[in-house]
Amino acid sequence: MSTTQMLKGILDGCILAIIKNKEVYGYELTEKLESYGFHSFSEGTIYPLLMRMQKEELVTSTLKKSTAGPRRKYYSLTKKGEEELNKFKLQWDHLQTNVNRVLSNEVEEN
Amino acid sequence: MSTTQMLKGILDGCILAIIKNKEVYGYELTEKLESYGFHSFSEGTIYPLLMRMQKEELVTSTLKKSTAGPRRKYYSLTKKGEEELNKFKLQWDHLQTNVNRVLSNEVEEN
DNA sequence: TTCTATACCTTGCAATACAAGGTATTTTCT
DNA sequence: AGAAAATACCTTGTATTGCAAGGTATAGAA
Repeated sequence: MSTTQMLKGILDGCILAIIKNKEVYGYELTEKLESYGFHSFSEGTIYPLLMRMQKEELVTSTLKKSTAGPRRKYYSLTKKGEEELNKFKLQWDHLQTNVNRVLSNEVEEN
Repeated sequence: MSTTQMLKGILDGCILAIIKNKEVYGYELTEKLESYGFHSFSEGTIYPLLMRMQKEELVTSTLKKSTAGPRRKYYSLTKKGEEELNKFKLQWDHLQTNVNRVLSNEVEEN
C-alpha cells in the first residue's frame, strides 16, 4: 500500500488549513507541504486540486506579480472554505479515533 | 469531501489489524467495522478488497460450515500480511503526525 | 542571445470505495 | 412440502483523486 492512496481526500483538508493560515500560491504549496513532513507533491496533484476547490467556491484567487518569473495565483479561503475545513477537522478526528481503536483492538465505548 | 475518500488505503490496514487479532469472514467484517466506530461498509467494498489481499498473499482463506446459511470463508494473516500491517502502522503514524502538524500549524522539528 | 528558475496548466492512467444487482445455502414459518 | 427470510458470497460499472509526463510562458542572469 502506497502513501498515495492514504492521502486521498486528506490532502484537501491539509491545503485548506494551510491557506487559512496565510494565502499561498500553487507552486509554493508543493514546497510548503514538505515543511510539514510530507514528501513533496507533484504539481499535477496540486493545480487540479486548487482549481477544483475554486470551482466548489472553497477558495478564491488573485494574480500578483512575482519577483522572479510569471505572475502568481494566490489563493485564500472563502467562508464556505472555512466551514469545509471545520468539517474536515471533525471527520479527521473521527477517522483517527476509529483507526487507532482498530489498531489497538479496543471496542467503541458509549 | 466524503469520508469515503479519506478511507482510501486506510481500510486495508484496518482489516489486516482485525484479521490479525482473530480470523474473520467477509460478511462478519462489514459488521465488525461498525463496532470500531466506522459507519457500515458495503460488501462491494469488502469482498474485492479481501480477494485482492489474498492475491497479494497477505491473507489466506479456508471455508468452514456455518450454523445458518452457506459456508463462510475465513481469512487469516500470512507472514507477509503481518509485515504489511507493521508497515501500515508506521505510515499511519507519519500521516497522523503530519496532518496534525498542518492542522495546528507547526513546522517540522528536526 | 541563451540558459535557468519560476510558475502555471493539461492529458491520461491507476487505485479503490461503493451502489446495484446476482447466486446459493440453511433455517423457519405456514 | 413450499415459501420466505436471513446468511453469505461475488461481479459489474462508476466516481474520485493522486500522479507522471509533458507543455507553455515570464523574468532575471550568464
